[in-house]
Amino acid sequence: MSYCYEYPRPALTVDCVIFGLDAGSVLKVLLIQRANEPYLGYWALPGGFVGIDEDLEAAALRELEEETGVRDVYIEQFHTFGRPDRDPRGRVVSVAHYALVNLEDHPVHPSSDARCVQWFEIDQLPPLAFDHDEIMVVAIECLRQKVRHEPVVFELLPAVFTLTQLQQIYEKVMGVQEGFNKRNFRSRILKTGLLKEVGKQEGVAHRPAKLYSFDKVAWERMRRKDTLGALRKAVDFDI
Amino acid sequence: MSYCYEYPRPALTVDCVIFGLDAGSVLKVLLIQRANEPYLGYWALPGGFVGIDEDLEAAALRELEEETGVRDVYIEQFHTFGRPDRDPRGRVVSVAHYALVNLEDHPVHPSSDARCVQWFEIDQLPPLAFDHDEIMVVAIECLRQKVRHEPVVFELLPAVFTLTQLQQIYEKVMGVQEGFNKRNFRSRILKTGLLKEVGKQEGVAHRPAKLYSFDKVAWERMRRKDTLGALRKAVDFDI
DNA sequence: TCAAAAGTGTTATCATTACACCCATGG
DNA sequence: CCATGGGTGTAATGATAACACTTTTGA
Repeated sequence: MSYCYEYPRPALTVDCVIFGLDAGSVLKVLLIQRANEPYLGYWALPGGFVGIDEDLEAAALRELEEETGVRDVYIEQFHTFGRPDRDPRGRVVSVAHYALVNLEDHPVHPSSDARCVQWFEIDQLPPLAFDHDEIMVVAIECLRQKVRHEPVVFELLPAVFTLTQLQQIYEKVMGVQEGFNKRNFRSRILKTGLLKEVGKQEGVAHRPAKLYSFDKVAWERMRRKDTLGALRKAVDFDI
Repeated sequence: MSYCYEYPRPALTVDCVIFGLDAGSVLKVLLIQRANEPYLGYWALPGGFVGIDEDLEAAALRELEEETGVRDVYIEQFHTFGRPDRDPRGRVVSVAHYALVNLEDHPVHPSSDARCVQWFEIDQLPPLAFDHDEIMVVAIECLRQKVRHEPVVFELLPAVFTLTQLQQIYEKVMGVQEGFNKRNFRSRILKTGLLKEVGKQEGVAHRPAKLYSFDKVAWERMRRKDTLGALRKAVDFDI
């Protein structure tokens, strides 16, 4: 069976940059190892072709699950990469997405289709296939941008977390080296009104931290009330 | 001649949301009137198919010039629209761009290929073809976002402008109704160090305004010095 | 009683807001 | 001399930054 058109058409794919936070608060990215030419053996972003009647986001979620077993995650399109020479096999345009997952709730099925799947720290990446290094750079930039304006970091955390964990993610994602000031971070983040206190740690060999969860309802209320403007003042996540 | 593939492929297009500022500081968008079905007679964003070896941005610029005569402008991809039913003729995925032009330097050739081309105020748009209303909404949102972090409004202005003009654009683009406070706006914008004083108005029937131009060099220095962080403090265009 | 991480209050500085009047020009 | 839009200074308030010590727990 073949499909014919009057003019040539680029192939259309989706790629996913999956950010995950592991137990030690290390920010990682999920890559798969290529089992075919070109770039055989190289690590690459999970991704693949968009079905002819498939929404772009649906395609990204499908590929994600097929190739890594990760499902039911926050995902967002961030840029479309279309340099004519980005794939040696021919013209391929890729709509890139990033996904945010927390490693505890979303275990990887290491090789749903027999490929290696592995988490890499974002500052210790191997060389990537195609233009995936470039995609990665843009993804990190876009994520940083996003994090400053919307409370998406919570997608990386377990449902319940400590302020120290939260601060560490912000530091990781923003890529700052000499962390934020602990007290200032805390007062700011609490002032947003988006955190609910939900208990205390138990069984730790030091003073137990308070546990918090993200208050989705408060966030929805906030963004509804004030689509543009006053919201910014209250909560622009300029940490 | 026809081009055949093993799997069906969506068609790939680019669409352009062209923002322009006219003499009276009114923010407008350039639309063309469709001369074919579907949506015959409706207004639509200029756009068209991506050549098989053509970069996405190049395609956007080419379509822009072919359909409206506008050339040599600031352009930027902002989102890719791919709902399976967005075009009744079949699957068409469109990489949307916005362009910023100033109407004085970029006159429109009203119908480079015999179609009507017209500027519309952004809050008085006619019903648009396809999902172009949705694209428009997203474009405005993205532009707002952009304007807050980078000095792109200058692309809308003539090379030399007054602070009043500058303030008006910010107000238009941000969509605020009771404008910014004049004094506060001025001190902030001057504090960024991105404006050069280049003269005074002449021949106006009131106190002549100082004229400014955007200091590209200073901006480049700034963004180079400090890719992340301190820049934000100095110049986050949170007006 | 020690080690480990959590937690907290206050002050100095800076940025933001809010306010109303005078200035320069052409007609 | 008037109409028009351009320009400015200052005080009150709120946000941010910088600072080091005490608390709670398990081992």
